[in-house]
Amino acid sequence: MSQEALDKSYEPHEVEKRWYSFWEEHGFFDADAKGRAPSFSIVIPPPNVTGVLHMGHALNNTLQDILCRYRRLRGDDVLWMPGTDHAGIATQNVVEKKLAEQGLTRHQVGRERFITAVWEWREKYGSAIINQLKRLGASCDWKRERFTMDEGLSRAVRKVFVELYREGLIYRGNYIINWCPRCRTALADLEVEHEAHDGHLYFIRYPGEGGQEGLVIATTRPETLLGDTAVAVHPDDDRYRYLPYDKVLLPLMNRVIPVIFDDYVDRSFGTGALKITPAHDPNDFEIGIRHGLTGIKVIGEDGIMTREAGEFAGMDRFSCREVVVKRLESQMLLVRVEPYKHSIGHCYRCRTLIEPNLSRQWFVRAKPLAQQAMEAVTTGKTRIVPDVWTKTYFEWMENIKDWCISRQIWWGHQIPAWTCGICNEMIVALEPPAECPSCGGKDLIQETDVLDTWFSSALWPFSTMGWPEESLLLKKFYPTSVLVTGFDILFFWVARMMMMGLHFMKEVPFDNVYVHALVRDEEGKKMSKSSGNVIDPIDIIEKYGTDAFRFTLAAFAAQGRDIKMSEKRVEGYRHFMNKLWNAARFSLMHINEELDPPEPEGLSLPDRWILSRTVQVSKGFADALDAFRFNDAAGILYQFAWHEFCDWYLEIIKPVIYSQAEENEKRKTLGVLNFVLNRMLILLHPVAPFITEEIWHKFPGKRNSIMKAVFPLDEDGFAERFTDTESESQMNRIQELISGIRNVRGEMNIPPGLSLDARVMFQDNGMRALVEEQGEIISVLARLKSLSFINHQERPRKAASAVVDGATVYLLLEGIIDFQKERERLEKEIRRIAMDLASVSQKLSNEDFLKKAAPEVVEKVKTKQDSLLEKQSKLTLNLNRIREMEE
RNA sequence: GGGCGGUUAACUCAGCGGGAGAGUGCUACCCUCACACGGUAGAAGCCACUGGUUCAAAUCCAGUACCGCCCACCA
Repeated sequence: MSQEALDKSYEPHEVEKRWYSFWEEHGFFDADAKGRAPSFSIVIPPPNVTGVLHMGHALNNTLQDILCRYRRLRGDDVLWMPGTDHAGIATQNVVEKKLAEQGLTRHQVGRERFITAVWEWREKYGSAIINQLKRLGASCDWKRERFTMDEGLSRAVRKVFVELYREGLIYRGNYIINWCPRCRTALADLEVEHEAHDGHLYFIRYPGEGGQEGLVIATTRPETLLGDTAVAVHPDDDRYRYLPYDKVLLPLMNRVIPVIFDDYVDRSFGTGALKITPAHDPNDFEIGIRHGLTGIKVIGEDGIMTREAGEFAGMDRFSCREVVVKRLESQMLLVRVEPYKHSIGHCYRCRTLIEPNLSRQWFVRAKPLAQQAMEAVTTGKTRIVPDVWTKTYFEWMENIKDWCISRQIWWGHQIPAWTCGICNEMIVALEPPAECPSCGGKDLIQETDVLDTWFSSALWPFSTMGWPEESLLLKKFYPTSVLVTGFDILFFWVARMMMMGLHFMKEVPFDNVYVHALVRDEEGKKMSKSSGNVIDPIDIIEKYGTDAFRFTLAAFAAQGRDIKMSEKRVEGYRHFMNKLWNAARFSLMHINEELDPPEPEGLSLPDRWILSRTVQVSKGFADALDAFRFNDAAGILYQFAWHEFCDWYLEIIKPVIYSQAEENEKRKTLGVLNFVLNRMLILLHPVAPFITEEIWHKFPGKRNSIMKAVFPLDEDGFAERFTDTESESQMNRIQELISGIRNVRGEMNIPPGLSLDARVMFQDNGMRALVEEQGEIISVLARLKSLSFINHQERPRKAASAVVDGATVYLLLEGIIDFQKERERLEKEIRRIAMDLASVSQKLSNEDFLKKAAPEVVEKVKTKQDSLLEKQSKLTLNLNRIREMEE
């Protein structure tokens, strides 16, 4: 009569594999650019091609997938645009390492062959992270997958570059930039990570030009003195205002350099005298410009001292420092050395110490672009959630500096600029020019630098949709609905997408930016390979299943707080999945044919109640997701599915199902069970896509994927027809009564197998009618063998009692009652009530409270006082009777 | 140096002006015909500290302490 039974516990692996390919094959992830439904779109933060799925990805993509699946169920045309990032430096490093294994450097291989090698590498390994995303259940439109280096995106990059150049928003110039001597490339300020470091402050004497005592400067980087071209002091500093000389002798180099006056100098730091090295310090560079000083590059691009460093040429920058210090010491020019804590910059890719260096680079003029990007947030065109990040966003935008976009690496978008070998004319163009427009020369040499990876990422929301073509996709899906990202790339990426999107599309790239937390380890530390605390998401998936993992991530994604990940938590949610599975298993033991949806009329109280709760939960879940409160959304479902549906509803209907109840009644209840369980599956599907799909198909009748189901709130008349607040409050009273009896049983240690006789005394007729009507349910759930009604005079003597709102229940315990235990139980309860009563009464005796508090609050407190007083008197009465019995 | 966040039950965290909550763990009793990855019940908290605003503060304000993060060119 029934179909094959479900296994006793849920086994995720086979299920996940099967349904993922089913969805993909049936095109359920495909976006419909021609659809007429409202659009919902997200562009994925493109993971690096070199990437391996980590917890951050898992969280980020789970949240996106929840939103996409949810919006599909709501009937939207959804586009989730996937892709990967070419990750210039990171990828180049990986391939270089591979070459190194063969004893080769990229320079030996040559640019062209090296790039081919990178492409080959990408072909082979680049899809690893995509496959991992699929295991997470990510419902991206894979057919549209893009890569920041693919042809279309590269064209978009060139177009943006050319246009910005023509508008004067891109320029080239000699500036001091952050140089990574290992990657041998310039880095943007953002790509430098500052770290506290225990260093030294060296005090060094620069003698006067004429052999005078001279002055003492303080520096943390003595080796840079080789490139000094001045010493600066504050113009108002009395120590130096009236020096008898205006030049000093640069130690070790025997170069005469001027003493200059500049406001920048902080008189209170060190000696108030500052050495100026325009080629190796950003501040000195600025001062150098103000005073017309030249810069002398003494540290080379490989971190080795240059010829300009004289006898120190060829030394490594670190050993040079030691030698310089020793030499100064021997010449009695090192006055003293103090320990000094300061922060120094490291390359964010390879951790190498950054060397500020003078060089010729390309820059984006950021200020004008930032202006619009700020306005868009001010006016609310783009909303940042949670709001705390808005301030951070503004602060950064206000202090934005020009963005260094050129990198001296090979893997990336080569800058579309050519220089004429004959007349030196520079040509910036979309395609390689055939000849120099100025002199007609054919000897054109392309700029060797490539663009910062973030330059192409900045175009991602529109370049992936076909820009600069006016594609259908852009029309339908731009601006995107929401960008889901971690705060660590707020500036790197989000801010720059805002700037580029507004400039080129004249429209913000996203309506909302949802900034989620970082995933940390159990102790709250950042997960990193070096600390060995990395939890691999794939391991978690293998062990507990994807749905359990996703549920954990969602449940912990509270706004504004980091997530501490531990297996323990995932285990808890695996139990939840198993609970769901078994709820379905139970239901399917009884549902073995297709059932019509229920009609609200003529249903039992529990049926009306669970339907009404389903409506409330659907609303609550939708509201939570609409506000990006993922943890609330997950929590609502967890609470409902486990503690209302399983704990109460399934238990309540068991008597109906198992008893010889009328076939018609049974059928009605099964109809409700079927209906509610299926609605619940739909609600759960965005968070737990696999198990819900699997269960969905176990139901009788041929059905389409759960992905094609209708979200309960969008179903015809669902909310209106099944909302029944009366049934909810009635069920609450029944539940309270049952819990009251169970409490007595538990506290008195009455074995579950023992059925009791109950006598109930009522406060009001409504409650009496209700209990009479639901007598069977109460009897089963509270394990009663009889339930009857009594009045005051009939109160039993050898009984334990439970006082609930509107009724007192006496449980006959002839022979087994432990009077002392019952007395203690009642006393405890009375104590508790007395405490509540004290706080309530205090409020009500306060005139200010009565005068100033909101009337509804006062009313509420009064009602509460009444009910507490009543309960107290009843309990006291019962207590006195027990005391009598005890004697 | 500037900015931000955290401090609530043993643990992990919700709640953010009017009854201290959840999950895990713990205790007791149950292998009851969906589930022991389970059921029922229970114990457990001066909501970091100090002061202020308010009829009312875990919740708002100020300060203190201790953690954590971000930004920054004091050599």
